[in-house]
Amino acid sequence: MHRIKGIMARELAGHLPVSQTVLEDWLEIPPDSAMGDLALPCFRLAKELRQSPQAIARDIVSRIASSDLLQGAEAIGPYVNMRLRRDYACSLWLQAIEQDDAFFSSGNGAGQTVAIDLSSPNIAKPFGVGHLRSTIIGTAIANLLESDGFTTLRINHIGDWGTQFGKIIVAYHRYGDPERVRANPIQELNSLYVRFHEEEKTSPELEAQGRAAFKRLEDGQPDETALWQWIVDVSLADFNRTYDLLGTKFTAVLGESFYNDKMAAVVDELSAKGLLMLSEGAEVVSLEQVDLPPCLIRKSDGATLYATRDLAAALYRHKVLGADRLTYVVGGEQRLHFKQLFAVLERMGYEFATQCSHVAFGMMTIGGKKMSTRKGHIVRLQDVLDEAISRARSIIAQKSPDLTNAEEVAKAIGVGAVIFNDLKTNRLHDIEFAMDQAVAFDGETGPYVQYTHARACSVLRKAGLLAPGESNPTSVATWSEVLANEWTDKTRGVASGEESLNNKALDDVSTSKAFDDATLDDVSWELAKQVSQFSGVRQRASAEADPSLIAKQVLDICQAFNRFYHDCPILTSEGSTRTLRLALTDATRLTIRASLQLLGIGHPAQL
RNA sequence: GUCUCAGUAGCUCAGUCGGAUAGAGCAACAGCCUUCUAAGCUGUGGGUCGGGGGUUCGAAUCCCUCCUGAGACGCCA
Repeated sequence: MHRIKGIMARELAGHLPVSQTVLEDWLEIPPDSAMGDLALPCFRLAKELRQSPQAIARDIVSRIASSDLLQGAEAIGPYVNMRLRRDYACSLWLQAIEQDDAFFSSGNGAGQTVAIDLSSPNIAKPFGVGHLRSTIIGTAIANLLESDGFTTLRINHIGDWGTQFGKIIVAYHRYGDPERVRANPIQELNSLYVRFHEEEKTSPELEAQGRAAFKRLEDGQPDETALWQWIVDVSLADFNRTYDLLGTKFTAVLGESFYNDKMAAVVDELSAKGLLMLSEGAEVVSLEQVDLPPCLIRKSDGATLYATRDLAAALYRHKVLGADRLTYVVGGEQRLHFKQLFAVLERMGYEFATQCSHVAFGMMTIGGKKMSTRKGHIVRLQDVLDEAISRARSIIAQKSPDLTNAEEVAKAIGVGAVIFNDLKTNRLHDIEFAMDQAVAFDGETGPYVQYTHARACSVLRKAGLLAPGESNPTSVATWSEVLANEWTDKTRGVASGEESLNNKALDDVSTSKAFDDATLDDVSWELAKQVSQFSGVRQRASAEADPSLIAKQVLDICQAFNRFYHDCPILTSEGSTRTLRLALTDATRLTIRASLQLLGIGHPAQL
């Protein structure tokens, strides 16, 4: 309902003792489109007007009966149900889409920089489907923020430091085979780690050995450092293959080890600000005043902890990288940690602490259990992607044997299926991983959306508006001009500015034969309305850091388009009907395209 | 034990800043390809919105309580 809601609210505000903004908030879309396009429930007006909601509704209907915006309004009980002038709304929307008149983007975040912490896998461990969530949710949120004008810093905070590296080093020395590790680094290193943990149960002295090895690494002993560096390198090389496939891009890849030399300064600063206190031999920052447990800064043996490291990282992002806001896309199990982290920043006197947020998400489980790298109880993302791509490949071979870039498309579809499956459900609850569901192509899936996009491209291609293999980022024809020519210039004048709304111009439009209900039949109109919702949904998705809103909206758009495609012949229709249907097809294509881009999914022009 | 999050159709989930008859997809069954891509479209069946109280014109939505599941709760990250 791009802009229309606001215009209608302004008109209603002229008749009621309520502001335009409030009315815009009250206006809703009726549950059944047979009831109308917009509805105003009148319950909340009853008190102030001292009338029954039903009477108020009847009164409002009589006042707006002659509205330029409406073809009709009726009171059904306490609701005012309004039927929009389809020609007016549709022209407005098509023009907005063509000119990106705040339809696909905004400037809300202009001049601001936000750092997004995403993905953050652990070195020497497999990149599981659990890490997928952070990577793709984080990417989608970054895309959304960019569409709002923010500058984004996408930061991959790699887990490359900690006592477990001592264990891996010991394990490598005990049973590692350099050749085998080189051939298959992650899997081999992880199985060494798993084996170490099993042996640790019967040989407790191993733990001390691990700690000692990590101490040598911290002290910069050349042997341990070289081995660690090698492990980091081979792991990153492996992760990068997955990132390439997913299309994930980072502004910076900064491991935990990057902050080793920045820890002392943090401790000093805390100390200088008088925030550190001794407790049970450790140094902590008390957070009693905000009702949180204390934040551990330094262990009793003097070593720092991950909270210290995260503080160093937060300050680095703010001071050095220039981030005004920090967003952490990390699993919900770390809620408390981030609350503490932000609270400490606040106590340190940093105003940007209020601009920090933790975007939490549920765990990915298998058989109802948490995935565990230690037990080797994990699904490798690479395996899931491979499976999805291979299924896509065989469907393409069967349905589109002539496709020239079949392999490229298979990748886009397979990866798109996996990403969309995760993004459409961005709730906090845990996700039970099921291969068949993750790589499904039917129903509410990524491939369904991609298929619909390709269908729209195909129509436009056959109309001579798109070149083979292409899906242009902008309108492929200047629809508003075409429409204006066919629907008289007055339509255009009205559509381009709500200020120019007046009865005369609209009367002229309504007498124009080029545009009537037969042209904008129910199915076409339903599609137009769904497409028009995109701008509002995009805004909300960005503000709430919730990509699933985009996924759900694009599914509704696809469903409306596929019905339209089925019921309304496009290429074989004539005159203004054909023009309008092509315009709707192009608007749909652009909106699906933008949605897929925001979600970080490919949009092939042909499947 | 304390705190946080979740509980909606057989399955996976929307709807949760209170609004009209609680919606999709999958699975099942029945239809639709001489016509723009059938990865599609149409239809049928399927519900104590975890239980119980309360708040009001109105509750899946807000409050209280109980049940169930998951997670967090100081020297791991």
